[in-house]
Amino acid sequence: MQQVRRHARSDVVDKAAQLLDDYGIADLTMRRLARELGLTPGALYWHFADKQALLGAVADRILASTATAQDGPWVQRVHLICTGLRNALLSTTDGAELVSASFAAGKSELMTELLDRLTAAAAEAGIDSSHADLAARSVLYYVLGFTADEQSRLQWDAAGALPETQSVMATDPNGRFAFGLRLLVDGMAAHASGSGDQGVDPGVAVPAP
Amino acid sequence: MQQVRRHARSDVVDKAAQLLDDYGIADLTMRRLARELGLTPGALYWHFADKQALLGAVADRILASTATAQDGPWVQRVHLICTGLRNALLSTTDGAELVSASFAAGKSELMTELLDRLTAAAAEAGIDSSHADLAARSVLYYVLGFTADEQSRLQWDAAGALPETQSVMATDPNGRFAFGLRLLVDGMAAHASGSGDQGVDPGVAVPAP
DNA sequence: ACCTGAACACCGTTCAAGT
DNA sequence: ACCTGAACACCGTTCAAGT
Repeated sequence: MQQVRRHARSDVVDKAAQLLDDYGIADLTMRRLARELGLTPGALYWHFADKQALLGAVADRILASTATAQDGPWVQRVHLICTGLRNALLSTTDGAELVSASFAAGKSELMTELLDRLTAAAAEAGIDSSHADLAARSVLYYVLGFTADEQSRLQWDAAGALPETQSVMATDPNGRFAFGLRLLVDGMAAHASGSGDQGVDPGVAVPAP
Repeated sequence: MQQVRRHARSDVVDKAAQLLDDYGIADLTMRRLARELGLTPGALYWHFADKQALLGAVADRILASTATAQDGPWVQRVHLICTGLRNALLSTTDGAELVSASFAAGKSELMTELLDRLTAAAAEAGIDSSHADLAARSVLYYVLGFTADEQSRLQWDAAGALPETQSVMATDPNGRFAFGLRLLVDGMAAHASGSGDQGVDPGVAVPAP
């Protein structure tokens, strides 16, 4: 029995994602989205509670393509998750900014999943469970911060300025991204406590103030 | 010769900072700010090119209180800069969000200064100059991400919810902040290449908070 | 189940003209 | 030097009512 289904939730997200990629986050407004769908603005509020919820759904669409490998050594898993995340963010206009905002607002389920997988990796690295979540968050702060920066520069000089690139990100962004990530990963390895990883700073314990 | 001076630039920034602290970033609008100053909205555009410029000035006001110590070992300087930054961000409503946005937009001079000082510290740690800037940025991404998160949780349960705190940040935020920071600092120490600083000793005096 | 119409309460920015 | 008046081109959200 085929229903009439004038618009499904997924149609709305599709169009929103297209709008984002074509015109950027500043032009992804509820009114414009409604217009583009041939709807009245109020109609969107039947599909989504508010704009944040819509943006969260768009964020999860952007992240849907990220890989899901669960095996292998923790260092490799962290690198896979992070490069996959970065690629997803770079794949659409203002992707990093949108996902950052949705993550900060707690509106992206897939970011929460990524956080869980990174937390598991941190635990496997030997970081005790009270701190593994924090290590995972630090990694996400880095990836989101780095990529938002990178993307804004990319989009800025794609739109005209900076002919002879001497910008900080200009040369070898992949290498730079990997370097910063290695900073975190090495820190995590250094702080591993349980798993026979001695020789590294006996004073790992956080001094309670 | 006292001029008439109906409003100086600094008066506008003062009132904007007050509005931010009293009502949050969402209510810091050009129109509301003008109304509160007894001005017409257009008047603000004599003082500032646009809203971003005004927000940048507010960001720099928030950061004005941060310490400026330039001596001591690099690990200590990094800790001092970062805890000073975090305290400044926490000192006013939505401080982390506002400063993050201004930093991302390149509109905060004082954040650029902080970046330079962290870059110098990274260089002193033995990281070669092509990567020192990136290490410094990573530290800032962490501090901004951590503190924005912390602050939104603080403000959320200050405003009602989460009576029995089992939130991730609930227990010992200072310790958690220091732990994440140490992750980066240890990573930096591990990556030091040039300066005869082998075998690195991550236990170099992280002063208790 | 999905949407319209219409309203409410706002935004940032520009710019000729005034004092 | 600093500001007004007035306009331009928008926002997000709600909700009774319609099909």
